[in-house]
Amino acid sequence: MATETDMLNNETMLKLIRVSEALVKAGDRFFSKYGVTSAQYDVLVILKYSDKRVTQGDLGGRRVVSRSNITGIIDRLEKLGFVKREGSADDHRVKYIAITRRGIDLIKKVEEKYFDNLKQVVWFLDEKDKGDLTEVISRIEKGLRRAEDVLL
Amino acid sequence: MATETDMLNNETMLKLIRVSEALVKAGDRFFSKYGVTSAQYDVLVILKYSDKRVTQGDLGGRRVVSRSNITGIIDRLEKLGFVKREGSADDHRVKYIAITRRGIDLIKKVEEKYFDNLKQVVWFLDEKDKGDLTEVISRIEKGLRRAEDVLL
DNA sequence: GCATAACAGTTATCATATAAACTGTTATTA
DNA sequence: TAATAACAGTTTATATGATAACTGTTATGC
Repeated sequence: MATETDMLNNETMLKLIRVSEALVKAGDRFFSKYGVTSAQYDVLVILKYSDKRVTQGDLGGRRVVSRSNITGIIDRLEKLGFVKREGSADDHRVKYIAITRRGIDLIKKVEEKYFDNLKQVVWFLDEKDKGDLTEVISRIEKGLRRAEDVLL
Repeated sequence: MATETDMLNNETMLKLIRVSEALVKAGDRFFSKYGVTSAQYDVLVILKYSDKRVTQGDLGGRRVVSRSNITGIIDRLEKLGFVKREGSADDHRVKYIAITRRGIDLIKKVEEKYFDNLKQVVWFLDEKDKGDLTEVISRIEKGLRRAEDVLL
């Protein structure tokens, strides 16, 4: 039988998941005004602020995106003209992904408005709240590793 | 230009999203051992613990799932034999979704192990942590409504 | 040096999400 | 009541996720 504590645990974690989904959806709506998705924008930001050349494998490593899905995301970004694939001379398996002028322009156009909106979202949190939240999240991550076998 | 605070806001919200994604993934792995997905299991739980008959529209309203997605989820649950669609006599547009014996058995088999795993995940949180987390999440929800126009 | 491993990326399939167009049913209203 | 609105569910298109099988390339090890 599910105890009181079980129900509280469940509600707390579900609440966390729901607000995260709402954040992601809000992000999707925001970015769609500029013709890209969150996943695509994430990739563009990584490309713009990386000091080294970036392969598809690198992108897969940073996000929680697997190699196979990166292929599709890069396909669409390339079709939109925001990135270019460039083969490596050293290793013919590797493809470097380069952001184009157009991609950089997009980020410039989006970035300020993005941070403005973010400010609204955390409007009711002070610095301490943010710190505490990060702390609790870290402990949930630790718990997740503890569960290992798996849950949700 | 992005300020220090902008970066902190961004990292905090990204961290929240990442841990939520990890929770969902852990859940997917867990439920896949029983042949269902998280979304499918969520629907089964709603059906089992609802005291009224449930339409597809009801399911769409409770979760963040749109009507079009519910169609597919019910299709697959029906194919697995966990639910049945039943037309309404009053309103021929409506279809009631009923959980089957098999669906109930599945929940019985899964539930205990699910709450056990959940206990591991929140192992490093006490009651106060859970309350504080819920509080902060509520304030983020309030901020999201404030942003309205939209972000992430 | 050749067989085998590991690796990078692509392709396929499936589940889920959004959005928009469509079908049929019920409610409204002129 | 006939025309129109609103509603419930389906379908289709596109994007993203997870896996797994596959191709071609590079690295290892005997």
